[in-house]
Amino acid sequence: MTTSNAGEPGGRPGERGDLLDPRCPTRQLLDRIGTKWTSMVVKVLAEAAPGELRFAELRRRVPGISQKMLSVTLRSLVRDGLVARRVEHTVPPAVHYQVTGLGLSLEVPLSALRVWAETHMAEIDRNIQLAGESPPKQGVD
Amino acid sequence: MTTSNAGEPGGRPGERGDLLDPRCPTRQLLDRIGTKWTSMVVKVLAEAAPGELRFAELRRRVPGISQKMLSVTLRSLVRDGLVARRVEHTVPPAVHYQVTGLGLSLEVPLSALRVWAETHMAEIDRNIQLAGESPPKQGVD
DNA sequence: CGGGATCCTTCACGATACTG
DNA sequence: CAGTATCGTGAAGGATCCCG
Repeated sequence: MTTSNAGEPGGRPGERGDLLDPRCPTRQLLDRIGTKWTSMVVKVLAEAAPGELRFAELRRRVPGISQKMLSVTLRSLVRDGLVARRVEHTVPPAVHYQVTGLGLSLEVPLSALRVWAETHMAEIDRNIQLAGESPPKQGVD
Repeated sequence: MTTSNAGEPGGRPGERGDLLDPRCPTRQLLDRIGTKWTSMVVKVLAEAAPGELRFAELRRRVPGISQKMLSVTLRSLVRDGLVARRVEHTVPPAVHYQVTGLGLSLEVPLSALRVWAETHMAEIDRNIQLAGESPPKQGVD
């Protein structure tokens, strides 16, 4: 996020503000999976792989997502080549989404991150509680 | 980010929309490492482990970060228990930061993500270029 | 030296409305 | 059905000032 100079028409790296290290691939990746829905959409599509999912079905499987955000998220995923989009020009139209090989490869480290999260987030939560209840003072008795 | 329902006064889960799944540990984790500097600070501290780094030194090793964001990032890392903070009450004071075991354990999946990023971001960049130059239509005419 | 408080800008995201 | 366009909000993050 906040790396909004991605769509520069001329591609002028280091012109004025240059964020800091916009070429750092890790930051670019985190900017993507850091957005609220990306990782979940990738996950759902990866679980359905190699099958396809339609827009509405996808929306059903990502509870809470708005059609706007699903649309935006899918568009950027397609743009990045992590997801493939197939349109059936019927009436009404049917659009199918499928994770690509690239997207599937991302699922590997991503799911490692999920495992870590499920393993350790409870501990983090506990740390936060402790930090909130007993300020650096020593007297919890 | 934007998972701001953490401090709900009434705590009404499943009222109508319920946000989505604020208890999902993966999202909580992504909300953290998705913030611009967290992963980089963790990385720098992990590389220095088991050694400590002082505020200024840390700032020097994270090019582009402001003291505010370094401060904010460190505070949340300390709160989460990923980083330990040691204060020397001298004049002037000296504060030392050190990654904890929990923080180091996060470095594992995090570095896997970095490897993926460095391996595949170039491909993603290429996909983006292609998407921008030749829209799905065939007739740019 | 380390870092809190404040101001300001940018952007992610939600809700709603409209189109093909 | 599958989107796009628009508006409003809250939060991230940069710059600056000040304090112990």
